[in-house]
Amino acid sequence: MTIQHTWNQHVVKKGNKSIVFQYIINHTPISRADIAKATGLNKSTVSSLVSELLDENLIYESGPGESSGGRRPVMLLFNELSGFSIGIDLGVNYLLGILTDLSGNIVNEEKVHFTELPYEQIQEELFTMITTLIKNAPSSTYGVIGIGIGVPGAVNKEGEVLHAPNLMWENVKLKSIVEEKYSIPVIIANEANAGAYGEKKFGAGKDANNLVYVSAGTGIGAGLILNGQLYQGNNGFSGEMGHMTIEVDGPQCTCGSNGCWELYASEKALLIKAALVQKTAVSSEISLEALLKLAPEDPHILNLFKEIGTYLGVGINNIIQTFNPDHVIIGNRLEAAKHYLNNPIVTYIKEHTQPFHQNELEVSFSQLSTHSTALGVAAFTVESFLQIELVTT
Amino acid sequence: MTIQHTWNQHVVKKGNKSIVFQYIINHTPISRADIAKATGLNKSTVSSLVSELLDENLIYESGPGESSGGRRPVMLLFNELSGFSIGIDLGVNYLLGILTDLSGNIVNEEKVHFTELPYEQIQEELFTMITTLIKNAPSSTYGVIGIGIGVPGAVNKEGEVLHAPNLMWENVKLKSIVEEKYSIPVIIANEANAGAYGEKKFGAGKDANNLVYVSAGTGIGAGLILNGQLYQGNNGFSGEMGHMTIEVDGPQCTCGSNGCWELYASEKALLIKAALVQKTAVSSEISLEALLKLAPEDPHILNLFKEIGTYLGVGINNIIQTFNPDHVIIGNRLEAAKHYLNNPIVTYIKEHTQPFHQNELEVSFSQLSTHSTALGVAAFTVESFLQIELVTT
DNA sequence: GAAGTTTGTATATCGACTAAACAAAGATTA
DNA sequence: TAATCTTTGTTTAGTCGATATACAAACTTC
Repeated sequence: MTIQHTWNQHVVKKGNKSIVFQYIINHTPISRADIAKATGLNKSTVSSLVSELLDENLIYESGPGESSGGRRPVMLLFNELSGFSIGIDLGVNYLLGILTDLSGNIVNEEKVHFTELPYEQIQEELFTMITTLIKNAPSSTYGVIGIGIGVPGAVNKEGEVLHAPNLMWENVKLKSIVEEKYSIPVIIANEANAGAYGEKKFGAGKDANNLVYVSAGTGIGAGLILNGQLYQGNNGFSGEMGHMTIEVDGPQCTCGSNGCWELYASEKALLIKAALVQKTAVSSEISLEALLKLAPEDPHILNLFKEIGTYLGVGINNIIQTFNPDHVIIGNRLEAAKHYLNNPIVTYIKEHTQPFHQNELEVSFSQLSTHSTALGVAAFTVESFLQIELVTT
Repeated sequence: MTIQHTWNQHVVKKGNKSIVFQYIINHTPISRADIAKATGLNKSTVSSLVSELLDENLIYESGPGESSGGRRPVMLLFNELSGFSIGIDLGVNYLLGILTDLSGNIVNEEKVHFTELPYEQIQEELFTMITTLIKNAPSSTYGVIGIGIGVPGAVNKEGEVLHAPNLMWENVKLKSIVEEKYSIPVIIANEANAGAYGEKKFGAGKDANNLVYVSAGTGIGAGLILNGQLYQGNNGFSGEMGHMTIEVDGPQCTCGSNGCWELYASEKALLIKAALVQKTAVSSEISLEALLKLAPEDPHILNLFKEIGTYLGVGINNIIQTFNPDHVIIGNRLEAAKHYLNNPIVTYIKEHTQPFHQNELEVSFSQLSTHSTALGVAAFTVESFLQIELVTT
């Protein structure tokens, strides 16, 4: 065992520079003096680090701010337009791409729908989209700093999609494929993990430290942010909570087990149940959008949503027992049905989860709606860029 | 938001000293030169840090080692006898206390059994035990460096036992109570968390990075080590997996929910089922130990164990889906029945968990048997002592 | 307009690590 | 057995980054 990295002055500088930079990002605009007070670093240390950040164009100075009884401060601002990031949500039957600045503000957006495309054609759609987004990026110091792609399946550290059953992908080396084409750093992430991160950074979970993002779409996955950082498991397969057993003797699932949660509480479950109610086969006639339109007038459909909501509650109760999180966020497709789902979920938890678990717990729906994953994965990319930028300079 | 701690030379030194110290602990005996090679630190840096550790009596020099073609090295050894730690497993009807050296070697052990004692009397037993253990500690540089107590319930960061249903405790400020009496640092931890840590440090999970310890006793709790560190949730209530629903319409549990895992797979479930089989009430006649003796000759009882094992498999499958761990360890009371439980558990998982999850996964029983918790909590205490020791000197 | 405040920079010093030289102690070889 | 090579560990000089202090600039208050 040779040890990874030792502690030296270089690490100290990098750490302090990162602290200063993060503080500017979170408190823009701010003066050098205030940074020194807040961080406990010496004024001259802050000055020297700030001058480096200025040289790198990551921040800039604006005119003098308000005096607080003495010389007026020079305000420092995060230069969020010094680079742009691409975030792509690769869904089972759609592709959503966004271009964001370094603060995660969306400056451009593209969307494509399709059905059951083979891998090669999805790749083509993906390339078209990325090329368009790159073209649309305003000119800036660093240009497009990276591409992030969220995928509904397990991803390992090398950016290989190991297993994506709903796409029918196995072992696709997506990172190297995209990186080779564009020569820009690429990050591949699980869709639920990215969604969790998106909600933590920009959405409903901003001050959550232990957050579980329930991605309820065709199947159910969970993104886990524990102790403030993403948890991905041993091989990137964590959060496969759709295949958690909630009924030992329940019907068989495609995964080979019985009574899996997603058989009761996913969009797919909803559609199958709706087809049963309407005594037809599942078809394009029956979709989440159609059901949402019909619900206000059809008590049977209303009841369906209630049932799905209750079962969502069952699984969320299990999540709470397991993680004791401060925030559970329900996102992806079923977020659109929040008005019907919220009540049964909340009721189930109130009646089944011990009171001490419910203290300081918030269960809510995604604030970013369909954009959680794309935003999350774009933010991953930004994060990675800024870290590298701080180290190598 | 004022920032916690900035980076300065002091932090660097502390970090490097810790690296050197840890390397000595894990590779004792070792020379200065080898430490420098392995860590990448300069020889002189190592020398200076080592001389401090020598002054603090945390390590010592032995006679010269084998030459590798030049001057013979001076070997450095971890002085594991420079202090002693107390670890106590406070169970529902027993108290197990151990005295360990800084390496976790047990040098003294005490055990008491009781039934349904009120808090005051348990406290008395606890004090008696601690006093005895302190008396039995050999004299050393640092003496008894701390007391760790593992409790079957939720514990917050202030060492308060918030909720321990099986003990019928609520809001017991155990840390301050014990600290006041002995004036030694006290650490209170959840029993399953401590067990997880014990197994990671000394037992079956030595090189596991994502480890779930299933504490199967009267109830079921789980200790979670994720990304190499303990996860405790928002208020210390994580790992209450005994109350995960595995049968939506199952019987009611004391927690208020239905079909909780521990209704099917705990020691308590076993005893209740055994009483049903034998058509008597649950009594002191029926105990895990008694059933283990009867099993080889009674196929009904053998079958009971098989049933419990299968249900353990159900919950463990859920754990695997959720965490994608590299190791699941089953411990506490039911570990004693491993010969009967192992097969049904393994079979259930083989048949219900997707193959990709089973790669690089090990499911096994506790190696430390009944000592996981006590050893874990003693190790917490040592860890905390060594950290403080390195900082303040 | 004088005195006090606040901001940001410049200078001197400290503390920790590294590199290089060196001394001590052994192995190797002629 | 002596000369040379190796390895270990210490000493010395130098570098880098942070801090403390002094100071200049710009503004407020009285």
